[in-house]
Amino acid sequence: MIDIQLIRDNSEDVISRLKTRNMDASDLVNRLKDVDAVRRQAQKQLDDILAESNAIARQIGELFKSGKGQEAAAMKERSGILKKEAKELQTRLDEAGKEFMDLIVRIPNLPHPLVPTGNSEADNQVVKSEGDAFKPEGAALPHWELAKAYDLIDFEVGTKITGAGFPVYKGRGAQLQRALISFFLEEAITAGYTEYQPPLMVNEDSAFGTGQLPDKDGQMYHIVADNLFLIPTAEVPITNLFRDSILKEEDLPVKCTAYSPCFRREAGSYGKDVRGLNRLHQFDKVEIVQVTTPENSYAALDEMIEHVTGVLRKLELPYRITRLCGGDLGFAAALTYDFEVWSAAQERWLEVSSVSNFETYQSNRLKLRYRSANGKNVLAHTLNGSALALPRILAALLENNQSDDGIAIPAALQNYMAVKNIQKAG
RNA sequence: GGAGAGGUGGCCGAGUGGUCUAAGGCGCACGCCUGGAAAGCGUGUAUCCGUCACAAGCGGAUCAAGGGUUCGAAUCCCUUUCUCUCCGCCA
Repeated sequence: MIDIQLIRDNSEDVISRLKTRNMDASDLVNRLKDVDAVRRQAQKQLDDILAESNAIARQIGELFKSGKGQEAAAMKERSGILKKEAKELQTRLDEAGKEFMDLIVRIPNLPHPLVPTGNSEADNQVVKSEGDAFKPEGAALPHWELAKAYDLIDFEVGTKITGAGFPVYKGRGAQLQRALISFFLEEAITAGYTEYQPPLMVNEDSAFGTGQLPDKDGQMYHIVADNLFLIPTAEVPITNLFRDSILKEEDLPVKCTAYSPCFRREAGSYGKDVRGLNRLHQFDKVEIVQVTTPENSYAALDEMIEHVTGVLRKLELPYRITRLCGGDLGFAAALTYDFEVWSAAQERWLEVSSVSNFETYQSNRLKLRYRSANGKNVLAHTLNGSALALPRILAALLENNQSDDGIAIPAALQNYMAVKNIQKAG
């Protein structure tokens, strides 16, 4: 949620910065400004009435105590009138408050100055590229065929027991998943992140706190009977660890990591994007989250980018980093870098990580603050990134490392796998 | 799922209609004391909103959450929620 102070101070600047997202926010921002004024005026009036009301109640108390109860009658009458007025004002204030919230949650985060303008994925800037987008010699099989040939993943039985997008990993496939999770977690722990195992379902408050509600309603699975949501990423429960809290500045940065399955409805996806492991309703991911000060958050973003880069290097996967353009930037993010790995048989880049600085957009909703050196409570900056999402990593590993001798396991993963090379079953 | 008991400040804990502007204690911060420290003594110590210079001061709200009764609610009533105890079920 955007800080209303920015709009009070300089609404034109807010409107102009949102143009990077191809958004004409002028109507929204101006209405918000008006509603904010209405709300504050109603608040002031209500406070004044309550102040008088409180004073009268105190005086009546005094009168009763000194045995002049009958003199209180006139004051009670006045009190009754005030009460009525207060009720009306409270209603007006509630209405203004509700409209205020309805409007403010529709304003996305202000893009960082580095964010390029653009409409779609095609306009993202490639800021770094390492390793070749190679074409394998001979007949390279896509991962869904390799998965079948090596008996690693059963997509069909997953469809039977749940539905499309819920694969069943098997044998070396399941072991490779487990190895990747362990490897990613160990890398994060070595980098100073504390491991957590969070709940996989969250309540409405949590989903609102990190921006899934109301913005991305429909992307999450909703358990109606208990009004809980299956997490689309561990970012949600992990960041919400710090909801409604005031941290000490000396405890920052807070660095957390968690492995979790992620659940996404992905309504409307189709075609080659959903083939094999490319887009699933349930997948595994190791997430990293940082909470830090505004002064340090962009250094933290760089650190997280370095971390993801290091992990990809160890996996020996060709990758590139793109800076998301305004049109592709998530609602809550100020600046996002995507990591993509080369998928040799599909001959395309697959997104495996997204690292973002949310500045105060999440913390404003979460009421996540820290006490600064001068004793003031200020909103912290939150950041998160995938380190990493498993399915497309698995797809790239299978496709890129296939040969007549089997599928080679990268050296860094061999500590976590029983074999250095996956052979055909049977 | 059934029955009962509860939810008070960073923590413990008093408080059953008006000096609650929430006692007392612990913790923490600062000061005094000390060669230094401990102890002791003193002072301070929640969050949010408004006014305003995002200062001070002043006003408002907050005793799990929401609603109600009352001139006045931490205190009484209703609903929700969470915790604990017992029973049931159970990995």
